[in-house]
Amino acid sequence: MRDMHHAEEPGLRERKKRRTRSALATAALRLFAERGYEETTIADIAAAADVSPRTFFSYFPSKEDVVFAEVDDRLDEVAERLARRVPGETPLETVRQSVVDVLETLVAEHGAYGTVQVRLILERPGLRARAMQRLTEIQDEIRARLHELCPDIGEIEAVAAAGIAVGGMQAVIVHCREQGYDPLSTRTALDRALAIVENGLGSIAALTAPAPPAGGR
Amino acid sequence: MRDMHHAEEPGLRERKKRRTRSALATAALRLFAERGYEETTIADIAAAADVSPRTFFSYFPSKEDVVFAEVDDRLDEVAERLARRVPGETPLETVRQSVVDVLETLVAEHGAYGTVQVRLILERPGLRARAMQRLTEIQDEIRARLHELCPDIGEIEAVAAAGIAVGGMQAVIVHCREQGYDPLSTRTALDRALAIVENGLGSIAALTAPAPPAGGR
DNA sequence: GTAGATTTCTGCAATAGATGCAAAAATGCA
DNA sequence: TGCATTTTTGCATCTATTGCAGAAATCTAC
Repeated sequence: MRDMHHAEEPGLRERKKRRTRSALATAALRLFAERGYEETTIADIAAAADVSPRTFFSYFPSKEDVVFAEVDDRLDEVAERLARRVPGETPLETVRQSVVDVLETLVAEHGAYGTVQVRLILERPGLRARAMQRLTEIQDEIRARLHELCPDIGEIEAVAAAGIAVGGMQAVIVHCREQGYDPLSTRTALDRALAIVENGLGSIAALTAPAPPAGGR
Repeated sequence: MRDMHHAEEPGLRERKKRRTRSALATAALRLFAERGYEETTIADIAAAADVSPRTFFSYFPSKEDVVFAEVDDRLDEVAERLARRVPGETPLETVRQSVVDVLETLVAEHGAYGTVQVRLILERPGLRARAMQRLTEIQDEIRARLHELCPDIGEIEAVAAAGIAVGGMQAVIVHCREQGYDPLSTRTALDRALAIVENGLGSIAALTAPAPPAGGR
């Protein structure tokens, strides 16, 4: 509250906090990668970061959260980008861009431990669930954005649109990661999914075919 | 209630197990409703069901799971229905019916504690995450069903379709519950969402309008 | 009905995540 | 430097969860 004269002066206290937070996150990810998630205790992480175990919890509310430390930072960036209005773009375009942004961010290999995070999230049900939760938050942001972009849209339309977009993209992303798709193939798959999101399941020829004959062709 | 000792004789052991499982679930839900989730310990539940605390874990892998005991049973039924082929129906119809089935099951007020379960799931992040997980499993079942119904469909198409359908429906359901929609309104909303799933976001007029009337409110 | 095999229940101990609290240490400021 | 504020820490505690081994209940064959 005090001095705001020189805009950016982190101050020792603040700088130290960030360093500690980062140290905890880095140590945690490294240990998770080395010994595995379950096999790493809070005590281990704290020790590796040179703080008391108790301190861990003043930086992260739970062991799971530390996995998302970096991811969250990325998502914050995306949220900003999402907020920037792009005039001349149709709302649909904006949503499309937002979703792709978010998901590509999640798929991208970030730092040295980016891969570990994704692997952990896909493997540990608890972490996977946590990730889902984040996605839900994002979904709601997109819904809100839709309302901003076109106040005319109905409540349900906005909710459904956000859910459809995020749900479809998420499914494809997870599928691609699990199947070991390379980035290019993933991108292609995402585009296909996006097309379905925009044109509806009705646009999938196979789905509108009369009835499934027992034979193939 | 009558006993025909022909083919199916549950046997005392089996009957007792079911009774215990049910007692645990019922006691748990009752206590959750009375004192709240966090405020109820495993010991409390076990005591109320007249078994040792240790026994709780031989029936449910975790405290969270007991909330889904009943829900899971319902979902199993739905899974069966989902498996039943309905000849002469278009795959799209089948998916549509499946999703609606699943979700209406979840929205329906089951037993005396049905409301409590839904409230808990919506409130406790942990439980909500757990619910998401179940939904993911269902999503995968739908995807598998799609492959069965039309072997011609592409991998990505199936994944995306399942994700879109479930994602869209889930978003609307949650929204309706949170906003306190009555069953009828919820049903209407679901239908609207379903239409969007089938026809795509492109079918929402407001979304394809040129650009947000810049500045205007 | 009883003995022996099988399954379930229970008590006990231990691990680990999470939280509240108050003293100790670090940092900011006059 | 000395006081105010913030962070860190140690400690106690609670609770979920798991492994283990003996006790109790149920089932099967005789």
